[in-house]
Order: sequence, then structure tokens, then C-alpha cells
Amino acid sequence: MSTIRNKVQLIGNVGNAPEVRNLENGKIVASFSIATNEFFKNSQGEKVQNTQWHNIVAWGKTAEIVEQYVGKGKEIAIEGKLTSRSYETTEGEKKYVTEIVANEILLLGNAGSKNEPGS
Amino acid sequence: MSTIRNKVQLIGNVGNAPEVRNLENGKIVASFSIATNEFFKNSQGEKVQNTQWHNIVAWGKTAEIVEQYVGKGKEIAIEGKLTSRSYETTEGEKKYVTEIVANEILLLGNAGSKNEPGS
Amino acid sequence: MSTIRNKVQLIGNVGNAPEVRNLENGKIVASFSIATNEFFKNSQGEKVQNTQWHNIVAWGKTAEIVEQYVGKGKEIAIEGKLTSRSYETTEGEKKYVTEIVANEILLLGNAGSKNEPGS
Amino acid sequence: MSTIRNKVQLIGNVGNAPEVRNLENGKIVASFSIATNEFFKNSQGEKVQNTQWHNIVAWGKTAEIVEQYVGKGKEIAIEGKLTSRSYETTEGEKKYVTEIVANEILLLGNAGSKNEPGS
DNA sequence: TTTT
DNA sequence: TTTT
Repeated sequence: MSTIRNKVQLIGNVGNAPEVRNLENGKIVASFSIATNEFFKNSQGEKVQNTQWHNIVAWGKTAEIVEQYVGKGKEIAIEGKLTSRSYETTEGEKKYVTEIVANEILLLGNAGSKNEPGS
Repeated sequence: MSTIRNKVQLIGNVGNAPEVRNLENGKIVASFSIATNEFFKNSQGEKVQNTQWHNIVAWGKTAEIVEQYVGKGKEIAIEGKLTSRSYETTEGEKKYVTEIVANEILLLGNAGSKNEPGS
Repeated sequence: MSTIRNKVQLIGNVGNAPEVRNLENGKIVASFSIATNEFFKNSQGEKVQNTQWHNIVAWGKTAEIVEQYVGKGKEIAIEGKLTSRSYETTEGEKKYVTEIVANEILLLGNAGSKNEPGS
Repeated sequence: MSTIRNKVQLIGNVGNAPEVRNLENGKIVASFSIATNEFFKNSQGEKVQNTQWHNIVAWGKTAEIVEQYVGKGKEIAIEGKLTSRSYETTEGEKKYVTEIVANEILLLGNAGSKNEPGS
């Protein structure tokens, strides 16, 4: 899989408990969101925070790492590729989704296990 | 501007003539799309191409570079940050847009000027 | 400063107390090393660690951040460009040095202040 | 192979014909150098070019791509990890080498084959 | 929905 | 010279 043309690198905090599903075809997929926070000063000199939320999807072995180690609030680094896809809602409305398909995840700082908040 | 937490790097081809606008506040903004192509073999061993389209936005000096040098079909490298925003259509429908705000653009290969397709 | 052509990104641990110097020309420069650790299994299935050491240099505002927040053992992410330079020793021997000139540094995990090991 | 902790990305021109060797253990390795050029204005407002040279090493399948497609002067993008190693010369002098072990190579612009200078 |  |  060539990724040099399409690469996303994020360092941020996990926003929710990852959802991990075992598909009928035997594949495993994990999805969760992460927040990247940017801090800067506005024109009045006040500290301002800009938070961006990103949808992350992981497959296979990477999904298993998510299942074992990634929990809400954890600080992680991820690398992946930026993808968009569309689907139709049950009402027939077309929806567009942008996701990052992660190919690497790194636990940062006080990782601990998913349920033990670090040690 | 800190970008180490939120970074997108794309190498691909420009899909349309960039739209450049001079805003009332004196700022300049350019927008265009680029396609990243990934080639791989499917389960039947056939060569398959996966194309992803990305919305790019550039401000200020970077927008001026776009105006001068970036044209449809050109191969470029861009680096920026991944952002999402929402707006309401005139029909009151809420729309979500994901864009890459470019902070650096590099013209690759046989660039030429915007209107002379290379030499 | 264009960095899209020459970019290094490291996530690792600081190996020594950074040396910060105020030069005669009024500039400030900080230098330190960081270790990046890669873990893998060898052909006997044993866990092996490959550690690479990197020389980091930071100037100006980035050097001041180093002075204030970066201490031995801290986990950090850095981004910069890869540079090589040569110099002659007092014995007249030519030496080559490869360094990463950091333009961005991010403190990870339980950062704390330089002298208080986190909280 | 985890690369998220140690990543180098270069876009530049190949400086020499790659040397490709088939080792006794059946492995193949390619080595070459690339130049990254940075353009800026000095304190007198003159345009200045800073060129950095980098040693690239590629193994296996990536080495074969080098052998087939990478020639002197070509513009390429590479991604890899930064490594240092030492060896002793036949005179017993210890030498240090810094190299980028490439895991991905992308031919840019007017690629052509190695011996046909593009088409 | 995270974090500082 | 770091860390897990």
C-alpha cells in the first residue's frame, strides 16, 4: 500500500470509546474520533483554542491494537490516509463522510491499559 | 501557527482551475481540488486505481502562489492541516465540509507557467 | 522557510540536559539529543530494540521553549530539517556532523516543568 | 516495521547513478544520494540557494524500483527513517555515517525510464 | 466527544 | 545519553 501521496499525521486525544466490530467476512474494524487542539492568541491577545475533530478508522491488526490499548481521553499519534466516501440514508439522502484510515497508531505519554488510567 | 499536531501531506494532480477571490477585508483566498491516485492489485490480480479527491484552501501569500503557478492538471505537493466546518444552505440544510488549509505548496516536475503547459 | 522538501519528524525521549547558549550576535541556540526506539522481533522470535540517536539543534523562540520545558528523559515530538555540516578540529581533522534543525517541538504525555517531573 | 517515531521525507534530485548490489545472502541493496534545495533571500536581499545532500539506502523491492527507474538527475520523493552507523576504515579510523533507509520512493514529474529521459 |  |  503506497501512502507517500496521501498522508495524514495527527497527535491528539481520543474523544470516545472506540467501537470495534467483527464483520461477517472475518475482518475487524475499529472506529473512533480524535481531537487535535491548536492554541493561539486572537487579535485581543486572548488565548484561544481551536479544536478539530477527526473520524478515524482502523482495520485488521491496527484495529486490534485499538481494541486493546486505545481508550477515551488517551493521547495518541496516528498516521493514515485521507479518504471520503458517500452512502445513502434510509430516507434516501446522500451523505458524505471524510475519514482517516489509520495504518499506524502510537500511544503517547502515560498510556497504561485501556481501563487502567496509566501507572 | 503550530502544525505538528495536525498535518496533511498530499502529492497529486490539480483537478480544476483554482478559484481565487479577494475578500472585502483585503484577504485573498484560493480554492481548488487535487486528486491523489493509489495503484494496487485486487484479489483477481488486476491493476486497480483508487482516486481520492481533496478540497484545498490557501490564504494570503500561499493563495498568490496558487494564482500565479497552479493550473488544472499540474502535479503538486501540498502540506497543510485538516479542517472541518459547517454552514447552512439557503434552504436551511446544514452542510459539512472537510478541507485542507494549505500552508505550503510545491510545484513538481515540468511545471511551466500556469498557462504554458510546461516546456 | 520552505520545509516541504526536507522534513524530519521524530517522536522519542530526550537523552541529556539541553545545552543552551546565548551567542555574541544576540541569537540563542539549544542543542540536545533524542533517542527513537523501534521494537521488533528477530528471527528467533525474541523482542529486540533498535535505538537511534539524533542530534537536535533549535534556534530563537524554539530554543527558548527547549530551555524552559525540555529536560532529560522527556518524551517529545519534533519536526525539522536534516542538515549536514563540516568543521575542522584543532588538530586539523575534518569532521562531519548531521543534525536536525528543529522548527517545532511538542511536549508529550506527562510533561510537567523541566525540573518537576510531571504531575 | 514501525516508522511513526522516525520519519524523513525528502523531495529532491538524484545526484548520481544509483549503485545496486546483490549481496551474498540473496538480498539486494541500492544506494544513491539526493539533493534538496532551499531557496531564500539573505540579509542583503539576494536570492540564495542552500543545498543539502543526503545518503539514501534502499533494500529489497524498493531497491529493485531504484534499479529500474531511478537515474541521475531525476526528481523523486522519498520517505524513510534516519539511521546512523559506524565502521572502521582499513587504517583503523572510526567513521560515522548517517543514512536514510527508504521505504517508499515516488517518481515525480517527467519520469520516463532510467535511460530514456522522459517522454 | 478529548486535552491543556 | 532516553524510554518500554
